[in-house]
Amino acid sequence: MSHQTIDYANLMRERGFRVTPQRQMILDAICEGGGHLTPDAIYERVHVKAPAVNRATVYRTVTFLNDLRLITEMHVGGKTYYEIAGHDPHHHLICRTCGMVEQIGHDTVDSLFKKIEREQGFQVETDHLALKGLCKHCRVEG
Amino acid sequence: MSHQTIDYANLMRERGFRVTPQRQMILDAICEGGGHLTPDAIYERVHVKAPAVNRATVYRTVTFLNDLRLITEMHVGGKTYYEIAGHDPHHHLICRTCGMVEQIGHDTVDSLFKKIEREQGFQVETDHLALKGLCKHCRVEG
DNA sequence: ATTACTGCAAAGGATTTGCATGTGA
DNA sequence: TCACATGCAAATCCTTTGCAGTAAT
Repeated sequence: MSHQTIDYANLMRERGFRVTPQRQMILDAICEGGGHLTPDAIYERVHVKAPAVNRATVYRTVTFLNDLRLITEMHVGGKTYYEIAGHDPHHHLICRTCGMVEQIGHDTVDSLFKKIEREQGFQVETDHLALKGLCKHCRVEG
Repeated sequence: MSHQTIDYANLMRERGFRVTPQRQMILDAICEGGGHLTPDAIYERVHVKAPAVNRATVYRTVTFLNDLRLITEMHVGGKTYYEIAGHDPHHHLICRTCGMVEQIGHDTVDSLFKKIEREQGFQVETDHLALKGLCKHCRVEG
């Protein structure tokens, strides 16, 4: 029942959709999950608090929330993840050793997109980049 | 029976693996496919010439060839693709309207990776980027 | 009172695996 | 010959769907 959740609730109702406990719990789970969560991870989180909630509902809800742009779908390494939308657009650096996920702002990446547009005439629409590599720590220790 | 195939064959044998017609056909299919192919697309190509080849063999073989670094596995939009490795490292621009795939050299992207390394201390190892958007043509016509 | 949403169970698609057979070295 | 590779079919994993019941508005 955070402020955010209430905003989301109004947003749903305004558009003619219903606010259900399941949708709230799934949204909360994605919020609390912090980074990016798979449908299965979302299900597990919700399942702890409400064992009755079905996997199918999780899948239907993430699609629903993604359509409403309340969450963002992303694909990394062939898997699907979701995270809360509305933050500043950003991208992820994922360390292959420790698994840590860093965020970088869109502005860091944007100059590349602009260059591609300038040089190739191709308008990049990718809204999320996930780059794998070695983080500061693991470079030294590895 | 291209020169490349012969090289690949020797490379496999040197490492103690066997060169089978299936492996040659699958490698040929990926070569001829040009860009990036899904396991299913590879299967279809092989199936035309050799209907007996099984899907399981395609899956086992792409894993095998990827382990040997003869082909490269990549993930775009949650799907898995393979392409011949060994070319200059490059990246893909994929048009969401016409599906066209453009290649861009690694140098275009490298300055971004260097900037991330400089600013975040994160050493990017991602060897393949796939950026979706609108190509020159579709921007005008759309 | 509607009718959107959910749970359930079954279907679907993609990929993996166990096992007997076949085949390259 | 003999271990490795393949074909086949079944299993597994992830996701979607039809339908009847439930609940938000």
